[in-house]
Amino acid sequence: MHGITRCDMCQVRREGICAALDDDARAQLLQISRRRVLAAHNVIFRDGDEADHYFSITSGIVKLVKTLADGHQHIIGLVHQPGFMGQTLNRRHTYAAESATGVELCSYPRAPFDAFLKTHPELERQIFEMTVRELDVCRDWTLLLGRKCSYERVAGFLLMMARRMPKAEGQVSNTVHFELPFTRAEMADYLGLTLETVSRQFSRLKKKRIIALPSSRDIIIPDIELLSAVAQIESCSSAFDEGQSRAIA
Amino acid sequence: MHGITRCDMCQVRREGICAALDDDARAQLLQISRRRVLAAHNVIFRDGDEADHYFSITSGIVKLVKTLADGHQHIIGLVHQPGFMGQTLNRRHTYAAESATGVELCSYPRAPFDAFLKTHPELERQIFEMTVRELDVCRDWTLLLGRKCSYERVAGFLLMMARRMPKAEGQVSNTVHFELPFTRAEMADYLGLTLETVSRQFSRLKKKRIIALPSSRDIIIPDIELLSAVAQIESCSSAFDEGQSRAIA
DNA sequence: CGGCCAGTTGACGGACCTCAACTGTAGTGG
DNA sequence: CCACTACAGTTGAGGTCCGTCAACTGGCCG
Repeated sequence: MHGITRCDMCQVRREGICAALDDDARAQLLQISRRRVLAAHNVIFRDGDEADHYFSITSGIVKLVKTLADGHQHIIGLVHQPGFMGQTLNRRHTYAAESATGVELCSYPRAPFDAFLKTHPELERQIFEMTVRELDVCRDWTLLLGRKCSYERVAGFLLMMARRMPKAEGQVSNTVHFELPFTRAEMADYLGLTLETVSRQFSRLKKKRIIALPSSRDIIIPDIELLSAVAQIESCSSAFDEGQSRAIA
Repeated sequence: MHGITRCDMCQVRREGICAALDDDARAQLLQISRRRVLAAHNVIFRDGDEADHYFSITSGIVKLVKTLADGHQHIIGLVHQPGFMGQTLNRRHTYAAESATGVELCSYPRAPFDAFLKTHPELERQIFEMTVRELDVCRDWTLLLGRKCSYERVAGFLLMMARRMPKAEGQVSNTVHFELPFTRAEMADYLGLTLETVSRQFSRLKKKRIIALPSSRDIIIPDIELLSAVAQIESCSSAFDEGQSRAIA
C-alpha cells in the first residue's frame, strides 16, 4: 500500500519505540517524523532550548551534556541506539544533546506526537519502559560516581561499552574488541574525573593486561570477566596490589 | 455509596498517583490496595526480593539503598511523598527500600495493578510522568556526585531538603526551618562522602552563618538564596575563601 | 553512674587534581 | 619532502581534598 518506506531499512525497527507498533501505526507515525543524519559532534538541542521535539535514536550514541559556569562539561547520560529522548515535563531542556558518534535519528514534533500517543497506549508503554530502564542505569551510575575510585570507574565504563557492542555471530569467547568513540576528556566528563586520571587508569589497565591498546581508541578486552571483576572491586587500595587481591577488612 | 474511605483522609489524594483518578477509579483501586504504616528504619523490600508489589508513598521519605560487599551502604535515591515505587522491568529488585522517616504507603500486588493500569491509561501516564521527574532528579544528582566538592554537596543536599519542606501559609521570607530526618552517616551514604566529612561541612556552613544548628538535626537556613549560591559554586577552592569569592580563572 | 550512640574535631596519608613537559599522529602548505 | 601547526594522549611533580583512624563530647536510657 505504501510501497517501501525508510522504516523497512531501519536497523532498529524491531527494537526501540517502533517495536511497539504494527505496520499501520508505524506508517502513520512516519508521516510526522523527520529523518536526520548527523556526523559526530553535532548539536541536537541545546541547554535551555524549547523542548518541542522527541527523538528516536536509530543509530549511534548521543551525549547528554551540562556545561558548568567554568566551562567544564559534565556528561549526565549517554543514549545508545535504540533510544528515545525528549521526555521531559519542563518546557525547556535542562541539558544539551549532541552526537558522540555518527547518529541517525527520527525527530517528531511534540504536539502531533503527543496526540499520537493518546491513541496508541502501547507506544506510551514502550517509552515508559525505556524510561524506567534509563532510571535504573542512572541510579547505578550514582553508585559508580559516589563510591568508586578512578580505576574502577574507568573499568566500569569500558565494561558498559563492551556490553553494548553487538556480539559477532555465535560469539562465545570472552574477548571483545571495539573502537572507542570517545576522547579521554569525554570519558573524564562522564566519569567525574580529569582526562589525565583517565589516561593513567588506561595505562594501568594496559600494564596489568586487563586491556590491550593497539592504538589509543582501539580497545581489546582479552577476558571480559577479568574486567568485570576490576569494575566491582569495593576497596580502592586493593586495586593497587599487583597480582593478589587483599581481603577486605 | 462506599461511605467514608481512608482515601478521604489521605494527605496526597490530590497529588501522586491518585491525582490521575476519579472517585470511582480510586475506589476500585482501593479494593486491591493494602495500607501500611511504618516507623522509621523499617524495610519495605530487600535487594533481591521479588518485585511483586507497587507502592504509593503517601507520607514520609523512603531510602533506596544498595549494600556493598564491604558493608558500606550507598543511597541511590530518596522517594518523598507523594511518590511511587516498584516500576522495574526486572523480576527482582536491585536495591532495598526502607523508611527513612515514619512512612505511610499503599501497596498494590503487581498483577491486579498491571491489569488496572491497562484499563486506566491516565494512571499509567501519571506514573510515567513521575518516573520522568525522577530521572531528571537522578541526572542532576550525577552532576553533584561527579563534579562537586564536599562543601557544595552538603549545601546541595540541605537545599533539596529545604525546598521539599511544605511552606507555611503565605510564607515569603527566605528563612527555612526544619528537622533533618537523617543521621550524618545517612547523608554521607547519599552524598558519596564519609560521616566525618559531612560533619565538617556542617561545621563550616555553621561557622559561615549559612545555616544555624540549635541541635544537630535542627536546621535553620536564614537565607536560602545564600545556601543556593554555595551549592552552585563550581570552583571548589573558592568555597574556602573566607568572605570574598574569587573570580573563576 | 555507666553504656551506648550520634556527632565533632584533630592528625595523617593517599587518591586525585593541577600544571607542565613531552610524544605521536594527522593535516597543511611551502 | 619537510617544516609547522594542532590536537589527542601520556607521564611526572607537587599540592590538596577527603578518607581513615582515633579521641572526645553530649544526650539518652536503664
